[in-house]
Amino acid sequence: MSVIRTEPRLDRRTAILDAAEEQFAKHGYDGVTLRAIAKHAGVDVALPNYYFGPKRDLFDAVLLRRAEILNQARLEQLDACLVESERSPTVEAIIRAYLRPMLTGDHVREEGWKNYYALIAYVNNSPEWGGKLMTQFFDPLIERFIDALRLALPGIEDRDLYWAYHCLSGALTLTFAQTGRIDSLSGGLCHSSDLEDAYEHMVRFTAAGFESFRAEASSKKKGRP
Amino acid sequence: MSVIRTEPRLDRRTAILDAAEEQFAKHGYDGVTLRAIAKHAGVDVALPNYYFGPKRDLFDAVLLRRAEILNQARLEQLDACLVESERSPTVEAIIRAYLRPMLTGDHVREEGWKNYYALIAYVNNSPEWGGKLMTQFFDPLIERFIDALRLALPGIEDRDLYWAYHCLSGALTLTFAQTGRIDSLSGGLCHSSDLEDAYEHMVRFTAAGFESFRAEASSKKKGRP
DNA sequence: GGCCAATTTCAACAATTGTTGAAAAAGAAG
DNA sequence: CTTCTTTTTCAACAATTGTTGAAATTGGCC
Repeated sequence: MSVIRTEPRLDRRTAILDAAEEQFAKHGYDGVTLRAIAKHAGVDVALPNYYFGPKRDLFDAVLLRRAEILNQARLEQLDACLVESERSPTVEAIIRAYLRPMLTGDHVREEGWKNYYALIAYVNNSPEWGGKLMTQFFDPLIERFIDALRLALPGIEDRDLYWAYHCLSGALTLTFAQTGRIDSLSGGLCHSSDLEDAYEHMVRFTAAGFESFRAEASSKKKGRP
Repeated sequence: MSVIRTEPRLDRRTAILDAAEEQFAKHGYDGVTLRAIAKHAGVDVALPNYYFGPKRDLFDAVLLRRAEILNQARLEQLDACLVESERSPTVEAIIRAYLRPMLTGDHVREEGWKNYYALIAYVNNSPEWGGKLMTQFFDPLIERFIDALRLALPGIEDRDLYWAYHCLSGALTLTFAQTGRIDSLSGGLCHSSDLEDAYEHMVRFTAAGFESFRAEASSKKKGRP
């Protein structure tokens, strides 16, 4: 009987990362104590420090762990989308490439990914770290998507493009925060937890939003008719 | 010489609320100490507790103070929009009624309002309080806007409508978080602090998003062509 | 077994947390 | 002035924070 023996070192490490991920996502950076993390991970209080150094470094480690995986998955989707369309992708296809990795495979099944996305939502909206950390971990990839969108919307002005992405990012962020607000607002008609439903609606909504900035002769100014 | 003599009691109260508003907005609930608030307000550590009770009650007091003012302003805009259009408003007009109060008058000039909106952004994306607090403070008014949007988009399905509002809320939230991320992402082309610019882009983007859910014969299902 | 390094535990640290009760000061009213 | 209430200060509280260094344990290798 060949028991799979994962090294205890890695077990503890990932247990700490998992616990930290969950706690940070739920209560924010300052709302979490190392003792709470240690307790959830089933380890001693001093162990997080032994592996990751000070609290802040643990936070970064949590953020970094899945960022690379997510970026990789997104990049593959984008490349596939570009190849498939012979470099003439539709806006909708690009948005789907951007969002789909978050709703397929392990990302939907594993609790860890759910926590991670909630954490990203927290970071993205944090005035303290939003600018810095999101830029650091995700913006290089975002540039690729911006380029693709520019391809799909020839003649669009860059300022419009960036603001449109900003709107997409905001909608996505709020979705993954999973606050349950839409549940009560809609009287139980919609559910924060139904990511599939959220996905389809976000795609449609934001695709139309991007399209609205297509370069056209008129309607560039803001005045109402 | 008639010096305006505001009652010191109110001065201290509002000084505490202002300081708390700023600190909570910048660092979140747990990232702020009562001592930091007291110091910024220029009062003793014990005074916040004297006026507002425990820390959590102070937080609620901060949230409540401007919520009523904002809701009132939004309601006026919505009513004016409905009257002006003889109950056939456009989607864009409704969205403008929803967003405009945040960009006119004191709301743009006063630092306090800026902090308040950043705080709302924090709350709206908080898994801990997002559902509860936003519902409590804002959802009664949101229902009015939902009704107006239903009027402007006859035949739209309610589920689509709520998800569309969700997207709008997310974009708005990220805008007011003012993280500076779009500044670096766009290479200085756009600025988080340029709320006028953000406003016009959000209106256009989200109006198109809502319109995309207009009841139509086809394209109800999600499959790609 | 013994040896060495990596890992884990334990206890304690200084600093900081929210909160409180009593004392002090300020204001109002007579 | 005196008297009473409201407001403000002060000092202290128990609890909790992140972090650390030394001791204890474990694991691999000879």
